[in-house]
Amino acid sequence: MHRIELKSLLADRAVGTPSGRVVRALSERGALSATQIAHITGLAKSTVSMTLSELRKSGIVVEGPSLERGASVGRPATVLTLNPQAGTCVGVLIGLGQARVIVADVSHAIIADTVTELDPDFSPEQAAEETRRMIKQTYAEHSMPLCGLLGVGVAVAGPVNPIDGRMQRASVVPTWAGIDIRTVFGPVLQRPILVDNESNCAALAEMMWGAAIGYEDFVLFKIDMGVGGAIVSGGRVLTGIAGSAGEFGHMTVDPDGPLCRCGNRGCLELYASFKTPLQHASKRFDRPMTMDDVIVLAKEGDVGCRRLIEDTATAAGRGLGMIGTILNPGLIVIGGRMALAGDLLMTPLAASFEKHTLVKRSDVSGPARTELTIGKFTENDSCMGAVGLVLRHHGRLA
Amino acid sequence: MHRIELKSLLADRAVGTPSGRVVRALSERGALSATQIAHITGLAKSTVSMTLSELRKSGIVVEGPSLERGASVGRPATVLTLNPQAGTCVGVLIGLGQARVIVADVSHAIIADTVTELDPDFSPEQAAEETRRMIKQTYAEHSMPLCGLLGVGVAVAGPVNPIDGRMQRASVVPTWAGIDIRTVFGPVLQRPILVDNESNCAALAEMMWGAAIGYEDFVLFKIDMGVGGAIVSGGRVLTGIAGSAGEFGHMTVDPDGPLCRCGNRGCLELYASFKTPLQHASKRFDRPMTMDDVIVLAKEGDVGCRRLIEDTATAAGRGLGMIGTILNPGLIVIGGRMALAGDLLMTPLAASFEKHTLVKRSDVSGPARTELTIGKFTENDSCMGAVGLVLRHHGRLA
DNA sequence: GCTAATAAGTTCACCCTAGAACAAATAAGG
DNA sequence: CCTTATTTGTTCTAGGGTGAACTTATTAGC
Repeated sequence: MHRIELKSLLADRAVGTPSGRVVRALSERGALSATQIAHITGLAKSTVSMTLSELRKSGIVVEGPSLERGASVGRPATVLTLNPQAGTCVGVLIGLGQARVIVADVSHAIIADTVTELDPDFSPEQAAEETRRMIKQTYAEHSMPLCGLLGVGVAVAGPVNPIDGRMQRASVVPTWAGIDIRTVFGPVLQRPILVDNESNCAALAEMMWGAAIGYEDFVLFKIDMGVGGAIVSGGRVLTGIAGSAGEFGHMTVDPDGPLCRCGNRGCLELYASFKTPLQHASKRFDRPMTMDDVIVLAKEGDVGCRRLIEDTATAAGRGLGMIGTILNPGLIVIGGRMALAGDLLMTPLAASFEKHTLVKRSDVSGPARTELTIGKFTENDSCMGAVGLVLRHHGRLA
Repeated sequence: MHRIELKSLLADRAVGTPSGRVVRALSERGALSATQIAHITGLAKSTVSMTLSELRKSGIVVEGPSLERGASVGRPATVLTLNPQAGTCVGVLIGLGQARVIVADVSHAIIADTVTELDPDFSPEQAAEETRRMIKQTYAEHSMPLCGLLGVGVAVAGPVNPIDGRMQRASVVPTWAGIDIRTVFGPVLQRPILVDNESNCAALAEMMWGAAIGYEDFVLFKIDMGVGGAIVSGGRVLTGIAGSAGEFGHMTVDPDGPLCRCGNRGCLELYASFKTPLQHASKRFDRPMTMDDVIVLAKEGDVGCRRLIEDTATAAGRGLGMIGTILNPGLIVIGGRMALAGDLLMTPLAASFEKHTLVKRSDVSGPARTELTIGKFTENDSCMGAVGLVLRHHGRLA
């Protein structure tokens, strides 16, 4: 029997076949037992068994590290993953003046994580070229074959249409507006390119490996130097018709408020991000302060810094309250570096959310309540999510 | 061969079988050709052909009225529907001081539409009893067998959890809070009960028969004496963890604004509903005015009435702008009786939406734009949607 | 009015999936 | 230490869905 190629099993035409479905499930989830695969794919366990024995014979599926004993009776499950040598994926984050590249294999093992500084106003072509360089170097350093690279996921700051890869206005670098990421990166990287918004990628990371595992419906709310987020419905990250779904930072809070970089007035981002508080802190301490500085000082008991965090939380909670009213999600994950403040942020945030949202905690019983939790990822969420784009959406790969 | 029962094909256990999938598709869509069924169910057309010939033999599926010639080449499709005599469904709207009952058969033909006034503060038990009476009477008048009734869909004003049927606070009649609709109506009607919010039902109606046919993702925004709405994502009406998703009327517009009946301050409903304008109009004309009166006068050129509509539209547009920013839907359907104002409403509404939303029309090309349109249903939308609940969700029927 | 093009619907043999029965591997309990 | 309960994973056959080829029904064009 001639060798089965992983790529062909990830192609669109194999969507319906058992092999395709099993491989897809493993690619999306990482490590699974045969029973779990049967449950997820909806195939009978007999079919899964036969399919797996073939996939194991051809080396596409391997036995993974046996999971910690789950304290349950019955025969322990053998954990399976895709063969790490069968393929690799790259996640790229194109952010404010920096590019980040994470390399992982199809068994969900992270192989490398690199960050490079870029010119403040770099062009898309520069970004693509730099990405190519970083990928090439990383693969060389780990003596991995570049031909194993299945696809590249790109997370960009600002709205982007994942279908056509086109950037919207209001992106990090205004000159990127209208640029088609796929057209720019595709020819340079010579691989299928999957693009999505930074926050949407972060949500994907939380869903695949973070605080939202097992949730089909949740909201990610990101508080950092800006405010953003993502909406996950039915296990699907909502992109919106133009790719701008989840842009919580640009909800109008005060139509007569100050101008925002997006062109509207009084956006939530102007009140609930940590940009303005940082300016106040820098003035007060007479030196440039970072978000981490303020959080550390607040945890040490500095009342001024505590108040800055509280005020931000209160403003964010108002926006979050509206999101709760509109979407009534089962889970809200707080992301962004602001989440590092922990309870200092979450306590006033939860209070403000409760005040402004429609259904109060006391109105409903436990399972119908909206949970608020801190995300697992705060720093590399978007880039991990970009990896997830490839692992989840390779159906769209050529 | 013994007769196949429609009910058993609609049961959960038949979800996977071809017969079940074909019947389900027909029940959801009404009339379809064999090719369309194959496309929707994902089955091979050969399978559909064989399944249909069996279903036709057993009388569950019948040839429907041949659709108007579609001006396309090729053999014309034979249109199929479920046998109207195989089953009927009832949609009930429990609204402000009135109950409405619509009876339809499984071929999507409407058989009857009845409205009854109720006491302003009727109890759930009264509503259930009245519903039973109306259903019984209607079936008698049309000499239809009550045993053919497959299920009853109930649309209620105010948040309700469709899973457990429990009403939330902030419902029409405050005393209904915490009531389990399914438990109250179930024993009285002796049929499977499906419950959802009024607005969610309206969205279902627009999706199945109205302005949102073919859309998997859209938003319904309802402007009437209150403001409400629904979010449809991936063909699924979002209910939220507690059933309050889509409650656009209670987004906080001004945290220091007047108290709302929901207990919060400055809700959108206080500015964007037609309740306050109606009070102004009544004072101005010194007689009780209805929404229709104001719309008629506005269309005749009365500048005061025009302004009332414009101001409402402007306020609504601000809320809608936020919805556009957060969800970036491909389509927004404007429902509620306010939509009867037509362009008098839509022009300022679209302008206000455009002003407050993130992605402007000029930012993106046609297919990525958010369309704004008036709903097909304005009056009986919710009750029709309640019928749709039964036609779509009978998988959940016992 | 004939042919070509297009699309809908049907037939049938073959492969493949599902279900049941069985085998294997562990925890709990006396 | 053996039995029971529980869960995982494999084997095998029957039945059923699929795809290819074919038939039927219509429009468009010459």
